[in-house]
Amino acid sequence: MTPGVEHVAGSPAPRSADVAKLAGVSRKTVSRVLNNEPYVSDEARERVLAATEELGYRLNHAARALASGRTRSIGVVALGTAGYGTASLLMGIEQAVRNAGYALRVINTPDGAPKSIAGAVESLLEQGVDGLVVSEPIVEGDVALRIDVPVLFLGAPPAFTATRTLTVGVGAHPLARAATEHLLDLGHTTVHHLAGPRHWYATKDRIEGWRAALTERGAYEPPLLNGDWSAASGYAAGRALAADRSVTAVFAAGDEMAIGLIHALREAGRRVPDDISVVGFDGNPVFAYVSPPLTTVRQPFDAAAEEGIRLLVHAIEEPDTALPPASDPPVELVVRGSTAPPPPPPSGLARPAAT
Amino acid sequence: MTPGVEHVAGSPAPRSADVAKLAGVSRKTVSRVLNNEPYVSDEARERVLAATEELGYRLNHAARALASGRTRSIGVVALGTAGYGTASLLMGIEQAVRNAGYALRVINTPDGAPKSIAGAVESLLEQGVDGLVVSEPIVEGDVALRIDVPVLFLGAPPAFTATRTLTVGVGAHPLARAATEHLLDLGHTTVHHLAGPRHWYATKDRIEGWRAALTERGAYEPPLLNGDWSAASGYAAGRALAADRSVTAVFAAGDEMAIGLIHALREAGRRVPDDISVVGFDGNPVFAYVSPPLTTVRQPFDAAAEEGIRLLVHAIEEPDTALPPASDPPVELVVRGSTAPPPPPPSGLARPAAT
DNA sequence: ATGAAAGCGCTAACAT
DNA sequence: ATGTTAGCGCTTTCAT
Repeated sequence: MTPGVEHVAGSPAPRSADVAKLAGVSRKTVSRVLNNEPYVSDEARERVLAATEELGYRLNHAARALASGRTRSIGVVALGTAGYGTASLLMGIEQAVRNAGYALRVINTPDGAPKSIAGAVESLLEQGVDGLVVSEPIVEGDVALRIDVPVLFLGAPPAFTATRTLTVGVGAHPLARAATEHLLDLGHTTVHHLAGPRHWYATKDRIEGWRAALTERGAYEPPLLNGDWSAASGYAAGRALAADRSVTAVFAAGDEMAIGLIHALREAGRRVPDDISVVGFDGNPVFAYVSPPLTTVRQPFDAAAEEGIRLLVHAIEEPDTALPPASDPPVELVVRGSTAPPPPPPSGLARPAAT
Repeated sequence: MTPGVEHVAGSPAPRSADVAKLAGVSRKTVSRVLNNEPYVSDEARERVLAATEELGYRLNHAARALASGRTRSIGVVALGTAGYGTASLLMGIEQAVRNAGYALRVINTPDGAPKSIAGAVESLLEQGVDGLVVSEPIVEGDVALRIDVPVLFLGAPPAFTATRTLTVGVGAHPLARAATEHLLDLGHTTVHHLAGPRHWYATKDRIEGWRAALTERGAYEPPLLNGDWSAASGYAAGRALAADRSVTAVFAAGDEMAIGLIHALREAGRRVPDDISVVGFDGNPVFAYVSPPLTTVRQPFDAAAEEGIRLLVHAIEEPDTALPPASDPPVELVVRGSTAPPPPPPSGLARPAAT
């Protein structure tokens, strides 16, 4: 039994004036209480809260937004896949936004093309948001819009201009580098890279991390392979790669592509990790339970989302203060069973092949 | 080069009065054009549209909502996992909502507990929504709230009362049944079931479909196993199951649990599908690329979301009309490599074990 | 087919 | 510490 008044269906929703009357104060005092403003006596506050409860009063956000010019909403432009990475990032953003006391408006751009992003931003702005999050946009083309709220670019550099832009990386560069170095440390001469679709910033970032590791070690940089994040595209790349006997290590830009890749390799008679090592990217825990368990690098989605939203909220609420510095998320390499030292050189002069 | 006026930062955003003045009409006419109302001459409409464009005018949703009492937003209470199923359903909802011309507000309830759901609903109502979607809520406990907008329960029966409630199943029952029947058809005497967490409606639904298939064929109903949707929980269940030599077929309520299960089975020396067949649930395409490729049943997330939103929008816009009937989504069994006929009876009288 | 006036429920600025 | 007044930018009457 919850105490409280049963409301007849159809009775109009109570307004702040009703609360004020019941509490015996003015509407402004009600407003003060509801917004945690100072200069309200404890007694008045008590009475207002009690009246609010008794009437089942719910503040009207539209009216508040209209009067105050602030919506207490943050809009996010998300990329339209149901993949582990995208979904994890979105959940992280949702939680961070809610914890900061803001509401969330979401628009998905199925393709992530500049035009779709522009449309999404425009629509979010019209709906009314105090800030915008643009998650991992594509890098081609331009977006020309009048944007007068701060914009957070998550995992990518600013893709367009706004009053105030912020950027928080998801640390893909060092992660890609760590993945590549892991393979190099194992003794592989070089590491091939199965990248994501061109035009994605996430793709570019990982390529650069991979390249940096190779360059630093003076390793040969093999030609790039491109997939579309899907396991099917990884499988296709794997078929092509299996024919090349010189390949002993591959770093895939996504776990799912890595899974497809491994499948193709094994179908072609190449053993993983005995003949070829594969590292994924993202850290989806389910791939600890496939054969071989996938070595991967964990993306700090929650940390990136939290950090980003913290900055965005700061930019919204204290536009003139300097931003607190961004902290770099830790690199987390998850070594499982899909990586091993390279196989001994094929037959030949050195010594007879061991078992 | 996009044509249009460059706006000086800081100049106030244009209002409908500005558009009206530029177009030489009244504010009401502007409003009519923007809302596609009748009784506007083509000429006036043209002029208004041109002025809108020229000023870079954006309608203020908060003001509209306040004046009209309608927000053109739909709120969704989602369950907080980044799993393939949940994420797919959310994307489907987002797209359907957007196509219907509504904006989306999302709140995630990490645990899905009744209290969290109540909090989420309350918050969404306060933010202002014309309708609510509650996705696969947990079945325990009560939620007592005054809700005066239509509510769509997706994949579960109504969990609380509102002005108007709608329900759209995701068709889990027939899907679970099809999965079980597939195994029975293969010749298995019975089928074990690795269910999801208790209290989830999705769990209950699948159990019932499984049980119905078993009962209809007169098959013995083995005791239930429970997981938490994760691969790790599937792995734990698999370890327990591997000891029981009588088990030849398992239907797991989620793909990830199936993957964990298979992993444990194989570690224990049981071959899949030769010794034990496993069917998953959801249809995540990546599991076509593991060994063995996972036989599963595809959930029609997009269809369910679309159907549900269609109904919800109907309830919002024409509260008095009867609802168009819901169409049942098709059952899609995806047979891959994790299922096969049961192994021949162990040693004994029949005939010597082959190979 | 178009316009003028009123008001949605709240907060801002300025009282007191 | 509290109240009063005047809008926020739109849509709704109801005129014309």
